Amino acid sequence: MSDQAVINKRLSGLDEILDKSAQLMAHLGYHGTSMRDLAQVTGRSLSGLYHYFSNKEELLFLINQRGFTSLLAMSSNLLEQELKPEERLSGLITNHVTYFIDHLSEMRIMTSGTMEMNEQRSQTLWKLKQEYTELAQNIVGDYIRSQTDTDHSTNIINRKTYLLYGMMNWIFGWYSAKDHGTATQVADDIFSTFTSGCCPK
Amino acid sequence: MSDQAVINKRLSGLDEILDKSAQLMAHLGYHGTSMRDLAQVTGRSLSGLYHYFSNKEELLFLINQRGFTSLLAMSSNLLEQELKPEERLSGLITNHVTYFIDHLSEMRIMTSGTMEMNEQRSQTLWKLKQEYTELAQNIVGDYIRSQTDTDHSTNIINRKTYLLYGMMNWIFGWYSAKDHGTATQVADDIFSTFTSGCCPK
DNA sequence: TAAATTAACGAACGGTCGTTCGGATAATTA
DNA sequence: TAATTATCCGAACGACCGTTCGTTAATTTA
Repeated sequence: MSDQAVINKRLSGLDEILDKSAQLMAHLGYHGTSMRDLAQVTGRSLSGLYHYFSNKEELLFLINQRGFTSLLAMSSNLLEQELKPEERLSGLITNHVTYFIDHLSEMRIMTSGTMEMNEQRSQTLWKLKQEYTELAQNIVGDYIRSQTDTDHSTNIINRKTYLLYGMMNWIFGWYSAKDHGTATQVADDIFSTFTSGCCPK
Repeated sequence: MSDQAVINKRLSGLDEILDKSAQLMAHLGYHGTSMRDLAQVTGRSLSGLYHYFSNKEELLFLINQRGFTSLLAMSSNLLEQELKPEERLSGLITNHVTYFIDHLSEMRIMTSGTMEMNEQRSQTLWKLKQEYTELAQNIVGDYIRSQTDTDHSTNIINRKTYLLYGMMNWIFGWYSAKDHGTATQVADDIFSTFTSGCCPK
């Protein structure tokens, strides 16, 4: 077996554990989910889990790191492409909402903070989040400037970005595919509301 | 001592416990906060706490019930007053955001779901939330109809309401008084963004 | 003042927690 | 095939969990 295959195998085993752990933790919370619970849903023994991570806190970290890295990779090229500001904004929202709805459990964990982690892990995740937030702030800032050509303070643009975050990140509080349509429809609605307000033309 | 005074005294003791418990639980999570932790921050003994509630789950329920009842009481008269639709919407947002920022810890708990509670308590809270949500949906629906006079489906209005919820409820993820202004300023920003989009006139 | 109720406490219980350890089995490599 | 490494496990550890018990101090009521 090649080195890459070994890595894939390991990642595949770990990925499966991260997926199933995230699903259960999204329901029961970090402290509410025991290592024994995780052993059961992953079909492994309690002690066998510790082959993949050194403790429960690291598992939580890995779920977060994987998620934010994926999210960031998905949208980081939006700034490089030749796009109009509103196309960039639309792309950001669509990426985020689609990823969110496809990974509801992980996102629930990712949006619940890093209080349980040590300083270093917490900071690593903070940097990932910060990178993503700055990406969003740039895209929102460019869009607003393209529409009004007056200058707005960083604080105001940041606050607007957080409001957009809110509309997108609150999805897990209400979304059901049956009642609220596809990810694309939700993304379009958020884009429309954020850019033009709640009243359709 | 009169009956009412007795009730006040009891509520005052309980209220103090609910406040301090909510603060700690907002940091550590429900399962992450032990009864011994709560005994310490409330300046009481471990067993002494059980005089005010019968178990930890009931404590969580009481924090939620008190919060949602206050929130609902604050805005339930908006429909009765003679107000223009946009004034009602503005009032709802201001009430919600102000309460939110004044009670950040409780709101953090209130927005984290009822997974830890039994069916009956969970349902009691669900009804309170539902009542509040319907209030918001009515106000948002009236506003949208007043601006466009075409008819919109309930689903669309509900989705818009949830987007507004998102902007308001995500506050705990970013708000600091130093960087982001007063509750009123945040409320105005949310109202403006929700009604007219992100680009100031 | 006497009785009754409220508020508070220390100590202990059974149970579950995260983690560790020594060893087994399966897979890969030399 | 032999050596090496990656997976996996049962059993056990000490620590901490929510809760209960019997009792005492403080306050209110009669």
